[in-house]
Amino acid sequence: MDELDSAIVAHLQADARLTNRELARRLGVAPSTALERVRLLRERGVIRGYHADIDLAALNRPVEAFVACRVRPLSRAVIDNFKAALNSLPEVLASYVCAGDDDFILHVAVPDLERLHEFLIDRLSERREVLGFRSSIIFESTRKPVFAELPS
Amino acid sequence: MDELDSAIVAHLQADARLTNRELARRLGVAPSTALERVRLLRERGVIRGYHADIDLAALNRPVEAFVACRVRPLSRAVIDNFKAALNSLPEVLASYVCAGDDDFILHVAVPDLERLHEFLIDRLSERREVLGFRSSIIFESTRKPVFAELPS
DNA sequence: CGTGAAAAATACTCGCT
DNA sequence: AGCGAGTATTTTTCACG
Repeated sequence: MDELDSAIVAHLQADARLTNRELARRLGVAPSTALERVRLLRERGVIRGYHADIDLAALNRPVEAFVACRVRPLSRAVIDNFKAALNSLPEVLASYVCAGDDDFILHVAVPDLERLHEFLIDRLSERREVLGFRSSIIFESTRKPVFAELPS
Repeated sequence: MDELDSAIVAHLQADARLTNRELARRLGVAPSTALERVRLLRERGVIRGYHADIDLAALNRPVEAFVACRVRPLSRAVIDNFKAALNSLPEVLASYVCAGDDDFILHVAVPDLERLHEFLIDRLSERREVLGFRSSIIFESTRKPVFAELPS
């Protein structure tokens, strides 16, 4: 990870569909150089993939929330089972296994509040391992690209 | 948003660098058709952009956490000011303005636990509008593509 | 490692249905 | 809207510094 790699990562994070030619031009290197660097970054797993960023409202899911759950017993089997069950639900965008007040944090997106309530009551509360949960409706969200390494 | 649009969104969410040719092949339409559809989806804001998914550990930031904050007074001015200040910090990946027990939820990534502590003490606690906060260290995270619309 | 140039693949345009 | 053929760009390979 030298400066050239960091610059590539920064550019592709901002726009994953940059042509290799344009990327090379911005970096001030030959297209073949940029191409090879990007190939290596993918191979090393630094670049994990490329994803389109979709407007959730356009997919009829304008309501987002975090749902933090307490789960017991907190065994490997229960965690994996719970995680798999949740990720198969269409309402769930992402799930996080955590240490702290909450064992799981779910990021969900639904068409409306009624559907959120339904999810909490019918999907989450139903599960025996769920001791309790707490929801936070998201009003605004800001995601930032991770431009550079933090100094160590 | 007909089925063709949904399929395009699904494919580009999974791999934003699909060639238009391959996309068209998978959809069973002509390349020019796919190209025009994608153009319209971007124009309508359904596709907001394309981003490379980067391994945070490779950028020297293997430790992730959610930090949920209570902020007072919860006025527009304080919210906007707090939000702007946080988003300018390199540790912060994303920030969410919420309703619920927490007013703000921050997604942070740092090189190690020491740096997390430092962030909490020096950056967050320092601020007068912060009444309190609660951190959850993330052990595992799973992000899912949003494949289809939920039925209304 | 990086380069430049050639070959292969792809994007994009446009007249037509 | 969707299509297909033609043209312009781009990607990708590779022999060389």
